[in-house]
Amino acid sequence: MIATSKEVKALFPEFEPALWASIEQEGTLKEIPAGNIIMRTGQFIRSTVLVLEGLIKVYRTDDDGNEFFMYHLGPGQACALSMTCAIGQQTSQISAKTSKDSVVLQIPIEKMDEWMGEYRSWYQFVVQTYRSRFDELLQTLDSIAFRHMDERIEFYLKRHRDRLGTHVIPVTHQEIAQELNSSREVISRLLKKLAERGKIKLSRYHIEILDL
Amino acid sequence: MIATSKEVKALFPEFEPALWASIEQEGTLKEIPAGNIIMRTGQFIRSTVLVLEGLIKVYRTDDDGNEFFMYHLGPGQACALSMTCAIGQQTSQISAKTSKDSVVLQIPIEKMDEWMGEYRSWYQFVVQTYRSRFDELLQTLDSIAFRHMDERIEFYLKRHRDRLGTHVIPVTHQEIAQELNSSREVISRLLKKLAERGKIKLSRYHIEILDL
DNA sequence: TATGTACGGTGATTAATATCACTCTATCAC
DNA sequence: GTGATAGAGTGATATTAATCACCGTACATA
Repeated sequence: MIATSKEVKALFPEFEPALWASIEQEGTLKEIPAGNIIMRTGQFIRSTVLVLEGLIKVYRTDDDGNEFFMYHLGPGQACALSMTCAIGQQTSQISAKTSKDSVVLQIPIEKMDEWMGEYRSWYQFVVQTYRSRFDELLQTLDSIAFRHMDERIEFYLKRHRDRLGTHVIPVTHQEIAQELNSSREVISRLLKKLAERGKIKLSRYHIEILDL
Repeated sequence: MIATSKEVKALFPEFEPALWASIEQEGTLKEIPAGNIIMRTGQFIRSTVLVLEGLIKVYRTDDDGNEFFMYHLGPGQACALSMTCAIGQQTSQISAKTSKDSVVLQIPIEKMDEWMGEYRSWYQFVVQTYRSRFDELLQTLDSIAFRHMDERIEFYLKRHRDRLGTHVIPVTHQEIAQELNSSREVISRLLKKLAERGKIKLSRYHIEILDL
């Protein structure tokens, strides 16, 4: 837990020392390999999650199993929805899965409430989390409401670049199609056009961003 | 203020008496006629709003001035975004306007923070507000991500019916088109099909819901 | 009464996206 | 090496939605 302790302090420097201690005491460390579903629509939520390492994809599913991409959670972030389920036993309306091997701290939902009153930095963190998730969701809404598919692909790639911190996005056309609720052929054709315009470089299994 | 006091207690019965008193003391009553913009994208937020009467439309605008409908706020509800702007002077990412003549209570943003620690019922209300706005936004996202325009119109009409508590929705085709980011002609044609299937009845200036 | 205007209907055309059918290729298991 | 499989390319076609052009009607008001 010593390594974790350092990580928590580095990732959440704004927390007060007493809160760091509480987190260490109450949090359960979980290592989750890439590709694992950690939350599913309709499930009851018993804990909230602080991300220490890795990357988590938050998405919405339809009846046909499409995984509509909403946003990512990275180190130093938390799931806003799991924080609002504290009151009453409410179920999740979203799903989440690890995009990379990840390390998270699970915090029992009861602590959420306790800490809200006890630690001002926790309160601020929660409010900030709500706000930034809401904003990201608005970004997603914008792109789908106002933009055509080619622009949506660009937005999708940019988001991934910023999150992954690399210009090479490891993703298949099929995956993009599912996450934007389109079809592989459409995505392939539009990607080709982006490549022709010199914005990206296509390869099997990954896409390199040249100039977006 | 006596009338207001009664209204607050009726609309927010879960608040503790001391909180009612604080609200009466700190809140500013505003009567806002229908059609007024009360929040605009990019504006700084200095107060949060409790709706006492009327109906408020919350929407997102694009560069061309389209007003993409997100959800409604009715009596007993509050704007979630204005509650998260407490920390740091952040600007609104959404717009809101009165759909009906409305009465609201403005609460200075500083009180938000104070009351969070002071009144448990306020804390619960805020969290509940975050959650339900987030859920409504997810509903909106779903309909636009997974549904065709005809289904989106049905969803739009249902929402309005439930909010207005009436089967006659006072709305023009042009308005629906703007709020779903489509065009009047498309909406007119799809409405006609819904009417042919006996689901609605069309009239100038309003739509009657028969069977949705 | 005349007239301007907002609402709404509709045909024709175009654009965007989805679907279908098929091919090619790299990789992996055997 | 052989075959199975997943990823990706592409032409043809269908569907959905957007756009353009125009008309009719109700209503307000000058």
